[in-house]
Amino acid sequence: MAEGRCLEAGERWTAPRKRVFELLLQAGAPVKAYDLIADYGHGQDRGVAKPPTIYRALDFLSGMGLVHRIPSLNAYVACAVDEAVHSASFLICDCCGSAEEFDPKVEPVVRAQAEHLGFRPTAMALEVRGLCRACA
Amino acid sequence: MAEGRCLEAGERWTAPRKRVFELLLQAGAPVKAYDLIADYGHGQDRGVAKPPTIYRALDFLSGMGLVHRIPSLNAYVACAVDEAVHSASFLICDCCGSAEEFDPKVEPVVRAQAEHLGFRPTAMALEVRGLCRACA
DNA sequence: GAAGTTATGTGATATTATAACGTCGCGTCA
DNA sequence: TGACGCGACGTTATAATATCACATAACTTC
Ligand SMILES: [Zn+2]
Ligand SMILES: [Zn+2]
Ligand SMILES: [Zn+2]
Ligand SMILES: [Zn+2]
Repeated sequence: MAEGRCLEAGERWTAPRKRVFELLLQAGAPVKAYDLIADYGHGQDRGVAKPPTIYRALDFLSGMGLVHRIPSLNAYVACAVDEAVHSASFLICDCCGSAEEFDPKVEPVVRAQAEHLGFRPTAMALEVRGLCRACA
Repeated sequence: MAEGRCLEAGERWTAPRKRVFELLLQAGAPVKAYDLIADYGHGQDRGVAKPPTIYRALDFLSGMGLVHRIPSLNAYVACAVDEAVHSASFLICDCCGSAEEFDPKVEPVVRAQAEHLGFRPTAMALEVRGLCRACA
């Protein structure tokens, strides 16, 4: 679980981190930062959140591998797998906006290609655009 | 050449399109939209350009396959190959900011994986982060 | 050259993200 | 316990990126 992984790493599981992660889990889809800001205080006695609060939480969660940023959407999504921090790949539906995390199993090949070109890879991100099963 | 490809397609090779493409070619590296805006008028008698001018040119050039957007950098780069519109992959150096277009040769595999999951792909983008040969 | 279409110019505004700085909470150690 | 140090948070402001809306200009076709 997220909190455990966080505490094991000696990091604090604070209210904003918890709340942002919770919102992303509930959404089960990519969410924009300003939607998180808007939804942050809905329900309970939580106060409002301003941009730095959300962006700091997102940075932290990304660093922990609990959340991925999808650059082409300017959106953030809870990680779908229980793994250490990893490079994520997504199938992004242009119709409904869903983003399914999947493993294309090409990392070793790509890494080899890159190194053959004199490049030393540290991470990679693959985004496949198209139509999901439901929208096709 | 870019102009030819454009005219063959029945599109106009206008001043903003030409100038923006020229700037990207000269840079030979990813350039941010607002840097294009700033540089647009440098030299000659060209006037100034405002955001819509640059973004429209970038949209057009992307559509023609002459320019790629690199989402994780919010930057744009002239295409390095003479091919019809295609999905581009980049080796992006975190040190010097260079972005080399390369062909990882994994498109068919990824496409098959995606389709096996019920997804119908239309395009894909791969970004590999790391250190280029010069910076390693 | 008049009409229809496409592209551009311009001002305003929307969206996304970060800077700067003070305060709070928590762990540490005298 | 209480002073300190450090990391996280709250708040205001602003930077950086991108789009809307509408008027004007250029090109195409007839
Ligand atoms: Zn993941
Ligand atoms: Zn869909
Ligand atoms: Zn290309
Ligand atoms: Zn480099």
